[in-house]
Amino acid sequence: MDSSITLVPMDLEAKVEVFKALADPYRLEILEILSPKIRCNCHLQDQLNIAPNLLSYHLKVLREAGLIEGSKRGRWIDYSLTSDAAEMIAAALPERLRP
Amino acid sequence: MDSSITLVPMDLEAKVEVFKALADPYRLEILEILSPKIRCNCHLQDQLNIAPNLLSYHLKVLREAGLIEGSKRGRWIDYSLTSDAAEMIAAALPERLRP
DNA sequence: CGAATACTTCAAGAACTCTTGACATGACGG
DNA sequence: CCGTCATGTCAAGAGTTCTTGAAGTATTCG
Repeated sequence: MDSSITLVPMDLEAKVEVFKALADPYRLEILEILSPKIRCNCHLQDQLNIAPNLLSYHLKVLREAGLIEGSKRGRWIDYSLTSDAAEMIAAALPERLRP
Repeated sequence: MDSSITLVPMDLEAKVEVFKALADPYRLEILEILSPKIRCNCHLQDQLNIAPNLLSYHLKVLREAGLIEGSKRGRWIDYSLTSDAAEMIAAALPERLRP
């Protein structure tokens, strides 16, 4: 019933890490692809048309920033946005810039 | 009367530019200082304790990303967030990540 | 005017990030 | 098992971005 969200405070370096993760065209596309749906790594690769090791690198940056998580399914890994990705971004933004 | 906002579409490179601008500790601090108030360049300099030419460089990055604007007042420049900074950030974020 | 102040620009180097190719791991299927 | 497929790691180089110091432009003040 309370629509205002209490944001967990983040330190400056953690905020910067979130925006660095967002500041790359491949990574932004990955997040856009994952935005509506969980997708396996292989699907991302088809969509982005990128070397597998490069995709792996960008997924790692997003994982380390806490924005996505992977879950293993046999030979594949399904990636999805983390449940608190949106909240982290909100917490990283200066107050007046939170949409 | 309509609380939902219609976001202006941005191309990928423009989105990346916004996040690159946010992805630096000095620039994030500048935005936090400007978040409640318009402040002159000199005030930012006292708060950040940074070389004047370096501050100038970071302000330029933020200006070019469209997040802040400066208005000259004699020898000083007052900086403030642009009126559409928050909207630009929202438009740059993948749908499910908009806070 | 000339000095001082507020800020910007430039060029060079340091530091970081991205991309590549080569190799490693681990799961499944034959 | 052995090969293959999906993915990951590593090291080196290319490319960007940040930082520094020195010089440049405006504006005010004496």
